[in-house]
Amino acid sequence: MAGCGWTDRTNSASSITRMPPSFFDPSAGPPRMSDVARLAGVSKMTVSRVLAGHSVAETTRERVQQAIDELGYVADAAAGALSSGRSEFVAVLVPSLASSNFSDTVRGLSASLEPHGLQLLIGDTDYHLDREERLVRSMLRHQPRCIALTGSRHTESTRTLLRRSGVPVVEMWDWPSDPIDAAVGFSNVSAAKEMVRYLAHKGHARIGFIGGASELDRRGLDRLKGFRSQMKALGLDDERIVRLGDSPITMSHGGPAMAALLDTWPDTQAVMCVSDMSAFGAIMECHRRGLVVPDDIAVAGFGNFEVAACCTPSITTVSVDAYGIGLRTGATLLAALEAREQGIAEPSGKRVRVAYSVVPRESA
Amino acid sequence: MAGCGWTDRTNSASSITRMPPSFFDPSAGPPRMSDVARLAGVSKMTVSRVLAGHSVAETTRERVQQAIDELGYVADAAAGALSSGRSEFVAVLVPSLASSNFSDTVRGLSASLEPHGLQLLIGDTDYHLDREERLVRSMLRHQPRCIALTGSRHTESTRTLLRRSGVPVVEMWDWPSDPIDAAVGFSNVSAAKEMVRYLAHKGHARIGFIGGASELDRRGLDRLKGFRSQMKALGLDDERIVRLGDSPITMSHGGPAMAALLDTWPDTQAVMCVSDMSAFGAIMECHRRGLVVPDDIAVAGFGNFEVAACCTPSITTVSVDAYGIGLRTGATLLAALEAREQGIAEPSGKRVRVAYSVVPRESA
DNA sequence: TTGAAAGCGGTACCAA
DNA sequence: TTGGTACCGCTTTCAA
Repeated sequence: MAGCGWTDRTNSASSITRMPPSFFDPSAGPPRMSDVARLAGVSKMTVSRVLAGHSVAETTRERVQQAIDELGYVADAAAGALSSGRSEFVAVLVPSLASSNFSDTVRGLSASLEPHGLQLLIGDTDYHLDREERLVRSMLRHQPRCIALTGSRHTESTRTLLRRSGVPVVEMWDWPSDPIDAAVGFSNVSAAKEMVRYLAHKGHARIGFIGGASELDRRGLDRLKGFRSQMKALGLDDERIVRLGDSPITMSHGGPAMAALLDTWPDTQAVMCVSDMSAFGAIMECHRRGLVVPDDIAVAGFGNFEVAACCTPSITTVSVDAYGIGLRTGATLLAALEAREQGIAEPSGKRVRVAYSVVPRESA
Repeated sequence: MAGCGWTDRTNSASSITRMPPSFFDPSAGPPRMSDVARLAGVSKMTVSRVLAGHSVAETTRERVQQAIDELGYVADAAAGALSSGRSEFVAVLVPSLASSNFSDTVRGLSASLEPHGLQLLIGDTDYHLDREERLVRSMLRHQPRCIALTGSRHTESTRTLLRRSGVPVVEMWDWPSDPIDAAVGFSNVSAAKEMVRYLAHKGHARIGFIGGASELDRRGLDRLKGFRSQMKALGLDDERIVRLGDSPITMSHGGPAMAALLDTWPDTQAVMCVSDMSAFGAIMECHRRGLVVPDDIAVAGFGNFEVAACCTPSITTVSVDAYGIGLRTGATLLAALEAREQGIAEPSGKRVRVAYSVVPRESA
């Protein structure tokens, strides 16, 4: 790339006489709107109008467009944002981009926001609230139009930052009783309860749970909470719980966790796992031990990841529309922006419920 | 959030008398550097210096910091970028965020660039070159400091845009003979050849290949190319190739593809799959047919995804350091920026080789 | 339909 | 060590 770019243009660059506009002058940095204007023989404002799609005489528009193409002009978004007082950024924070659940949500957000010219600023919190706080602070510097967060647990500073920013906020993947602003998601507690009822309905009584050991994955903890609560409600409260590995636990933790569970409680009839990933690892461990799933032991997952549908036996799971959470979050943010545009004070506390359902498959 | 933000401040907002600085005036929008300066009793420049970490008297610095904290001041990145002529963005384009390979690369990039205060602008091309072009155009508007792309195939317009932008570019995940600027990756052709040699060395002669049907996944096509070429070199060129499903094919395509392959060439001894995802699906299909892997048929994957290590049988694959590609790309970009800073014309065409290796496991 | 001038919120530069 | 001034490149506003 060396030699093919423009040389630096510092603030002190003198406005020396430029080459004729049709000849590209490599010493002057990338073309600016004024260059386009000069070449087209119009004012900057007319160029700006053409770019914004405002009304301009057709012949003028054509001339300007030609100049833009000839120079390869790309408008500077920072200057536009500064001048107009509005950026085109939307900040998104997810616990992990590696999880297909969250990457699907990001895709959904992107799909709904991109057509409106909005650009995602994606941050990966790695499940740490203090990292989330740092990212929020860093993203606020770019004056995002709105912010989407994952979960409803945040540091007090994060909440303060968000509140002060005055920007619409959506919390995703949870069902907070007291959202910062709006929320799009569902109750992981309730979803887990439903899975317990399903397993009990299938005739299982001695049901175990496999999840992560750390407190970082709040949604995982909520699922455990739902499990405990529903087991108690059904009078099945002898606790067979294995918590192993940093949350969120993945395929590789499922095996050891299942091993630990079977070693401690060999007569377990069914196991509910915090995710399909751990369920898959658990099933593989059963295979290695010569246990047949679901005949010898039933295993259920959560999330309806691709592996759940493809593996043999296919995995009974809770299906969640991760992409849909992204789409709905996008729609919610757009509505908030629209309302703001109109000067309408949209009510805070709006919650959008996303459906989930137990998907019966072979494994349980 | 309604009611907790500041009201809009338009460009025409009059500079009405403000409330005493210690009282926060909600009618004036978020605090600006001048507000901080006034509260601290210094000039804007001093505030700017404190923020940039330049030398300022200790007592002054403390006063300024106090004012910043009191007002909850967050500097506007767009204004800073405009003024200094340098943004803190790095653009990254990957074919898909859903693939753990690419999300790992993004994590690596993030890890190496974030400590330098750089912010990733992530784009998902969905494997389409025209979408890549659109994204490049959109990202260039934010004046990124540098750009990381995936692969070495791009539209002519993309190349022109990049060249004109004058920004350092790194192409990842490939080994182009003529990179736009720099490249970090490896040859998928060579890697596939090595896997063929491994399978042949294991005593297999009738080896099949499973890949996607579309032309979008260039790296997948390169692997097929390597397969063909090495098979021919070994004199094993009866072609058992199944191409099925949109690239990149996933777990769910592996099964049907394996079925098709076995139906057409029942005496196949080994199958090389374009990725671990398809290999996993293929193995599941073998299970369903009562075929034992690897005794009845060997199956190999590519990429060393987590599922390859966890599934039974564990999957023989080609391991690639996806996270490392991100780290090295970050380092390469930083070096390019550094060189530029020093006014050194770094040579174009730098290529950083990332190692890969066949990982023998149970499946082949 | 178009243009001129002002200014968005910072930073570079030079002077004090 | 600090402050004043002139911008960065664009959009807003208002006048022509």
